[in-house]
Amino acid sequence: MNLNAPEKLARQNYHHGDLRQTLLVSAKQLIAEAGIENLSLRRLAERAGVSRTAPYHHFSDKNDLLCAIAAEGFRRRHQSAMAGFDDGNKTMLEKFEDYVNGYIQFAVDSPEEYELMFGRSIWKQQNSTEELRDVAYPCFQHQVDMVRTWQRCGLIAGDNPLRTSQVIWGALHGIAKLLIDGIYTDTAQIEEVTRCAVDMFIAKPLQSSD
Amino acid sequence: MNLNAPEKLARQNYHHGDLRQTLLVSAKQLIAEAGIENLSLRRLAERAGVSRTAPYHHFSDKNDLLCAIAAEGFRRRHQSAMAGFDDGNKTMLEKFEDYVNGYIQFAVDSPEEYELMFGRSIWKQQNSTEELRDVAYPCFQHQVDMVRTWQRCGLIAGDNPLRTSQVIWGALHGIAKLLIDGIYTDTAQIEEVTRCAVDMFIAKPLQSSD
DNA sequence: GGGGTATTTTGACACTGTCAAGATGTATTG
DNA sequence: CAATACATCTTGACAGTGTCAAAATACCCC
Repeated sequence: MNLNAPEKLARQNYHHGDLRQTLLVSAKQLIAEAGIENLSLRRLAERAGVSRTAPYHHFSDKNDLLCAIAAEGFRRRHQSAMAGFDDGNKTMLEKFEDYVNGYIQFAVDSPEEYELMFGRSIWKQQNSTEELRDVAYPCFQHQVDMVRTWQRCGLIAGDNPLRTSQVIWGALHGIAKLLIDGIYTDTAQIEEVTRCAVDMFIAKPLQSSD
Repeated sequence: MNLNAPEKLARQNYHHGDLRQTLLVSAKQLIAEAGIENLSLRRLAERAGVSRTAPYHHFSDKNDLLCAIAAEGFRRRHQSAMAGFDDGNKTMLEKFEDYVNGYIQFAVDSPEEYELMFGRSIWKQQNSTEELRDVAYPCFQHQVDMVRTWQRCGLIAGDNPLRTSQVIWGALHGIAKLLIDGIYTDTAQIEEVTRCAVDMFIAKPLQSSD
């Protein structure tokens, strides 16, 4: 069998060849297709061409695998949010608008991944991995930092960045969840809702009675 | 056996005696104790003293049972929200504050019931029963009606009750979910968050630069 | 009392996550 | 190069789960 393959391909280390990565990719795919609650480790293993218990040598748990996927999502999300905020060509208002739109858009585009990252399956009880927390908390904190900036420049009212960002994040999270869980049924009007949210949160210029 | 019982007790109709109601009560109890995802029909049947498949003659599905419980919750919630809003002794601001506080308090007091009523397990896909929708939609609609009133009397800005109530409900829903899912960890400061939310949503009196 | 129906049970099937033990391949060391 | 250590994978098993089919039971009405 060992005809003239250079080294059995670079990414094939052991028996299967970086099974861990394959599992992560397949899992994300399966979740996107059928939802978190329909992900089974057995079907995942089958799709990867290994036996039912093979994944347990790369993830201690089903929960462990889910946390790893979520952590990946947080890294992507955090980077994207930072890039959007550090763009020097945008006004503060534009940054805020982009943040709101980007947040909702991310949830709508990847509903299952969003549900995984911010849903109860991971966070309730003590299910969150240390690795996950190490990636997620800075992502949460960044939201507070942005709100602080927006408050200091007068775009958003109030002087308590933590509380204010909890409310704003809550609003975005709630709208996202009501959308992707199917309670807000007409997804066609997402734009209108986000615009309304932006309007309600930015500080109104005082005394303009027309 | 038929000593002097009047009619075998009023609520004992058939073999078990209103098994349906017993199942609903036990299920709510089990859910409150261990969460929705830990409710199993088999343990539920066992606790009721019947065999595994007995519940299937009263609920077509596990989903059907969950919807019935949620519907009950919506009836209670709707009634309570209406009573709070129709209280003539309260100002509009007080009504709004009470609505916000009541909403969050309900979620914190009965996190599992809240998750069931507003969570994905029921609403995603086509899982919601017709009975559930018939009870839930008026409850949603009532929120829009309240917001319309608050906008007309100037308490809340804007003139689009639907969009505005979507944002406000979104905020409450998001805060509630972040709390009960364990992302907002310090539940001690719930009051501060809700007060901050109220402050952000009520229309500011223009021109008060002190 | 007898027939029809509502209710419950037993048995079974296809799933699930996860553990224990053994087999197999890879790496490292003597 | 050989042997040992280790990572990896597999087979077998256990206790769960939701749900269907068919048989058994209890109740109600005629």
